[in-house]
Amino acid sequence: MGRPTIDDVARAAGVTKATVSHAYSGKRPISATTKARIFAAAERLDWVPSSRARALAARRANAVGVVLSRDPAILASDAFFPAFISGVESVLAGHEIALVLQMVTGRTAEERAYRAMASGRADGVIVLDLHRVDWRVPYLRDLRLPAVLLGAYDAENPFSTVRTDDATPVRELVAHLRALGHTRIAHVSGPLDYVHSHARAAAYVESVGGDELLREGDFTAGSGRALTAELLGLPDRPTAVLYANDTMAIAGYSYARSRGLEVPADLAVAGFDDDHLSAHLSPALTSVSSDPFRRGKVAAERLLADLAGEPAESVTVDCTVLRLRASTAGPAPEAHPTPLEEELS
Amino acid sequence: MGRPTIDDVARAAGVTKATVSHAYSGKRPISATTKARIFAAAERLDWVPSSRARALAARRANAVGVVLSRDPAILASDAFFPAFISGVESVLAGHEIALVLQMVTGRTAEERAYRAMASGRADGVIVLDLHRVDWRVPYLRDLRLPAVLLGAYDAENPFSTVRTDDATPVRELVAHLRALGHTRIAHVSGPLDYVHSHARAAAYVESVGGDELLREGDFTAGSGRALTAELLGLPDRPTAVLYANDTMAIAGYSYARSRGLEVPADLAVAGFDDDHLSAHLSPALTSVSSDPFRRGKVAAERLLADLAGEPAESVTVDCTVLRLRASTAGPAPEAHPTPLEEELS
DNA sequence: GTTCACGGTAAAACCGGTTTGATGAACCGG
DNA sequence: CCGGTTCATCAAACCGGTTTTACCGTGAAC
Repeated sequence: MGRPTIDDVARAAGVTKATVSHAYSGKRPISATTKARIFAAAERLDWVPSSRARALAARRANAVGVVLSRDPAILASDAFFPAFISGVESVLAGHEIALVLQMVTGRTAEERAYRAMASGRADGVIVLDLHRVDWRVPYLRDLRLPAVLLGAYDAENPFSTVRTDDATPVRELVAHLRALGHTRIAHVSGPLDYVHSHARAAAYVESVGGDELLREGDFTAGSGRALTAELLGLPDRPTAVLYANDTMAIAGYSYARSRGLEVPADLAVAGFDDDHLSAHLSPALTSVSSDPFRRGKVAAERLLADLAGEPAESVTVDCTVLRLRASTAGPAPEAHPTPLEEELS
Repeated sequence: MGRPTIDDVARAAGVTKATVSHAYSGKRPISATTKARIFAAAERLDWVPSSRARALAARRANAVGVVLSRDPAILASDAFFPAFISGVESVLAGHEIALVLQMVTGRTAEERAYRAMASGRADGVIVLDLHRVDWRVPYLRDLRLPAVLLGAYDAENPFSTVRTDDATPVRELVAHLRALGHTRIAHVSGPLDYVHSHARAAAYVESVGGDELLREGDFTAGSGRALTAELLGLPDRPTAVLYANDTMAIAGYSYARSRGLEVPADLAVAGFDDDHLSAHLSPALTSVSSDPFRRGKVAAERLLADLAGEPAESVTVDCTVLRLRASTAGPAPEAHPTPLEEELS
């Protein structure tokens, strides 16, 4: 009737199910002839062991989880996520481990999702979009759910972390713009309670020596546009803007253009994360590629190591590459042109 | 020590575990007072039922699967997937159902992945990137694994399908270009053994009345570029090109520009799938938005309906919207300019 | 005043594997 | 030739729930 079970195989091979189990797991020696009989029977019956039963008995799901609390709309326009997941899967695939994904909105739903993971859906999780003070860290500790954190988490915690140096590329970008003659360099950041946004913003502030031209965005095109408008409306407007992602950068430079500014002649623009289309825009967008695929790989490897019993460890992935393109080419504008002729828009 | 089990709760409430189970499932009436005692005990012990045990006993994983056989590199530069998954999750989240993702390369790995799903990881799967003759359809039938197919599958099959009308937007695009005066309209398709690529290409061939200017690409920027080069090298080159996705379209129009052509003045360009950056390119790219979020939603709802025992059904999602933008604006070029001055590149 | 239906709970079987303890046969040194 | 290993296998317990069966007490029906 239904799918064959281990008992069917055992019966067909003339042994008990314990022997079948051992033949596959190798945890007890089984004679070659018996093994052959068992494998033949399994083959003939087309037996696939029930992953449900296996998970219960072995107390392990053979799956790792990712809980995403992003707004679906933002996720859909994000270059990071699919590449990151690809990297994770590239590691898991070789171990017959599956990826369990849950997308939630709201703290309650997120807690529920993590409890579900801890209740046996997954053996461990990868935590993205870490906040500077993140409730999930103590929460996961209390759940005793193995986890790998993506991004530096300073406070005491028992988890492995996968860090990336976000500061260096920002410093390099600022240096690059300075070399071109820019003195008024602005930054439109992501939400500053994210560790990565904060790290980038901090490196920016340190590089330019102040936060006068720092504006906090939220990674959406809308905020990129609005904050660009605000910056360009300043009496002494910036001649260059660094955005925390490409979506905001593109929204920003579209807006600047709509007000009659040329990129990069009147305004230099740089993004972050190097969306796959950014190189094809015109002018092509300077950005920082951060190899999310590789970070996904490293995070998955680290989690598997944790699950194998190795002690937690913090690894740093050196994966950011500055992609200098046309949007920051050429010398800085001479002086700051008179405030925009807004009536011309 | 470990997490509390249903037995611990039962003991604390002074009942048997069967009663606890029934109190939650409601499959047997339990008096209000007993229920209250059970819930209080569960709360106090912080009991979360083991999803592993539940899956085994109830013969259902409370999860649905998606197996992706795309090359990770392609996936990472694809606008469709994250939005589609968001749509799927938006439905699953409300039912406490998880999404199990497996990315594989190669038929063997893909079969293994589906067998894993069938062995209890998932209660059903959503099948993407359907081929015109797809081995997965009979394979899944043999596995008796509930599935929803995304895209029209003509051959006899027992599954629900979620269709989209790909032909109409193509016809509209061709009509639009014709109205602008274009007579030489080319199409760079996706692999023609995919049902959706084929449907688009077929609609194109029907509209323009021939396949002289049809070229088969593979959705990558590289193929977009190469096939554009080929088309522009023709003695009587096209004045407009329809691409099967935005990535190829952008690669194509970058290439055309590098050869000194203006878009849209010398070459009109249209994409497909409406990447979130396409509207921000300059000129903005005409494309066909196909609302992958909504298709994900519908596919998930359909699968849940199948799992609930409803008979398989084929639903059509009407979700394509033509986004006419600058890349196809203006009249067609007068005549076909002399073959490109290749020496100028 | 028995009979019957039914609400409420206990007891036990079951889901399909893994793991552990026991057993018998072969092997081995003294 | 005997006690002690080692090897191969069986039998049973176990993982933590769900589901089925059985049983008891009570109020309604006859």
